[in-house]
Amino acid sequence: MSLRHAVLGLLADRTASGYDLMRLFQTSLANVWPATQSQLYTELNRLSDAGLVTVTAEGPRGRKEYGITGDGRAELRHWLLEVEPERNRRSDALLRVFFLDQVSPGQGRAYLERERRLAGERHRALRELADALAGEPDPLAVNGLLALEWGLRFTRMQEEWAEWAAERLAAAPAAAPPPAD
Amino acid sequence: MSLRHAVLGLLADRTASGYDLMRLFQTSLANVWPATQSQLYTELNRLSDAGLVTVTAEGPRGRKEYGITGDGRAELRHWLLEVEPERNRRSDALLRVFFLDQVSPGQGRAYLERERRLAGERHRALRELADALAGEPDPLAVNGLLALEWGLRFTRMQEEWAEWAAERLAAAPAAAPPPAD
DNA sequence: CATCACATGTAAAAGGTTACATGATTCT
DNA sequence: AGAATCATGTAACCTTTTACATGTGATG
Repeated sequence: MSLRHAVLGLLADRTASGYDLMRLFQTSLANVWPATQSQLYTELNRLSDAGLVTVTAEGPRGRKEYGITGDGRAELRHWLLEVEPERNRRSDALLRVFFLDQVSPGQGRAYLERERRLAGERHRALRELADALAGEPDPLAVNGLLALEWGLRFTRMQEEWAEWAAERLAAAPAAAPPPAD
Repeated sequence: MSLRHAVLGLLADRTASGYDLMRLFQTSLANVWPATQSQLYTELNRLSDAGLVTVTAEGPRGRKEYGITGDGRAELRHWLLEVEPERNRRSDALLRVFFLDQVSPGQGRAYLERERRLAGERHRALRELADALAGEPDPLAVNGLLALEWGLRFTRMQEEWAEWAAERLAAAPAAAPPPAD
């Protein structure tokens, strides 16, 4: 249940409406914890019921601005320091690798080559984002840069791995003859 | 809906019961696509209803051995080659990094140090697994080694990143003074 | 006056986790 | 005889995704 903590984390530094949070998610947390609009509004109401946030102001168009409460801050710190992160990572891109012997070697290499290319593109997109963010004094941006560096290293690693794996496939032909092309 | 394809992929090389698949998941796909016992049995019945697998033999204790059908193989190949992998990765470990300014610099560094250590441990565990698997001629093991190499590179990268990030935190004190320790 | 941005919600469906529930066979 | 392993299933709950649904305020 990390969406809850992502919202608390954002509200720890600012008050914000559901709509504001939606944009904050899109621009900062999207790569790490995506959330949909409908999820956010639901979660805000739940957090409010639980007393972890409160409506601090109301504005035009039914706008409700939320702020974190003392209980909310305590819950955030508890989660940050005492809850063990889940380290399960599902990857359907990597799952496909397990079954690459089901297609021809050429198709397998094409799959890996595509992965390599996309990782490279993603790397360059993150690089641009990092450059744009470099000057920002906002603590979210400062910490976001740590996460972005993770992304840069991750995409680089993936690019290199995909290249390695494609070569490996080329070197070692499939053990069992795969169905024809 | 990749669980379905994980099952098809495993059945493409062998017939297996739900129980067999459960163990195959634990020993091979666990790090890439975990599945629970209850999920597997439900999915096998769904796949069977959809005509992608069939019961090829029945054994003691109600054992049902499943095999992939032509339709199943077609679906597997379609998924492998024509369905774009989801590249959304949620990481609540990385999400915490965004909010590390909410705790003291010492606590922040401790968090990253812990991440570094755990990545190292995980790396060594994967290394052992890779060594154990190195001789296996089973195609699942051959492809599994490609995925394992990904894991080795990933954990190595994470270790290095966490070390870098901890140093970074030490160098640049928090912009806003965090709540006391 | 029209369009865009702001603003909030509900509902249904799918996927995943945890717990419950039961029983047969094999091994020591 | 008892324990471990084999073996299959259902139910409740939670999270996430997608779609539906509605309305206001500002800008050109």
